[in-house]
Amino acid sequence: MPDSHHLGDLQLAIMRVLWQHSEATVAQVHQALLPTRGLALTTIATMLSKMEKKGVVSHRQKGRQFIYQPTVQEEAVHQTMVGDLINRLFGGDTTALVNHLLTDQEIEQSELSQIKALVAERERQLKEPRHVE
Amino acid sequence: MPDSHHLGDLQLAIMRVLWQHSEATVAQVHQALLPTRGLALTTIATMLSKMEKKGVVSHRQKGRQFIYQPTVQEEAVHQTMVGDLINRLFGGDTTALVNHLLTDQEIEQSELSQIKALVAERERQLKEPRHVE
DNA sequence: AACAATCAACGACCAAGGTAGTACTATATG
DNA sequence: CATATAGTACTACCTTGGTCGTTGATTGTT
Repeated sequence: MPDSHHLGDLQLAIMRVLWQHSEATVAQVHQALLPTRGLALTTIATMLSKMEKKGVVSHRQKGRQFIYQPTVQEEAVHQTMVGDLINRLFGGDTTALVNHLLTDQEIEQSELSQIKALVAERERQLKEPRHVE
Repeated sequence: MPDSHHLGDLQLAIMRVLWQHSEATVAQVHQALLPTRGLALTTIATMLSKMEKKGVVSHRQKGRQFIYQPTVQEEAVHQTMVGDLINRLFGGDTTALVNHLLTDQEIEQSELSQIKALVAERERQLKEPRHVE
């Protein structure tokens, strides 16, 4: 099995910092997350090393400090996590999720037209395979 | 805070059985899950009682055995879990999830037209509030 | 050189999800 | 009535995510 990047809440938050900055030291990640969560620096450090063991980040050394980099793309994580949810909640039926989004998740008219536009655009893309890849 | 029904994988699988059957004994749940996961009956029983303590199911007794019932609607669980994912992965932006679904999650043409139909239908519903409820 | 500040390393805990064996009890069976 | 069966209760583990404190080393400052 390739990899199923299953990230927890804090892990995701850390990854988001890393994705945004391409790379960051422990202190930088800590700084970035200070406002929202008030965590100790060691908490970030511990989590980061757990995440490295798991293979979703890597680090290189620069002087005293470790500089962490994501080793998985944001899209890949989204894909596995959304895919997981679709499997667990909707038996793998993606359209069932869309349906849920449309009916049970409160959606406003503005969002609905946005979605309509997205669908139209995607349709156009699929219709014109010459521009694919 | 009302309740944030955060269910694990097995818990979800059990709930699905309960939702389908409206209610079920431990043995019935076990039977239903036997093919996919090969779990011991006590595992199901333990999980069920943990879930009851958590408030997502309740049981009544009939002779020796417990008959479990879901106490939360499937839609409610979907809503909190999907909502959670949207917050964690897309910063609360539902359309961002739809966009991801359309582009990164492999979608076929047939599904795309299905989705288009869903959007159209939903649009119609929102346009005609007299038929609501 | 002594001391303060900065880092990573390690170990400790806790909660939740998941998994199951053993014990105990009540019922059905020969 | 003795026993096998069915079912729950209880206890015990393991893993993962999350949260830190303490320690020890390195570097920068008087």
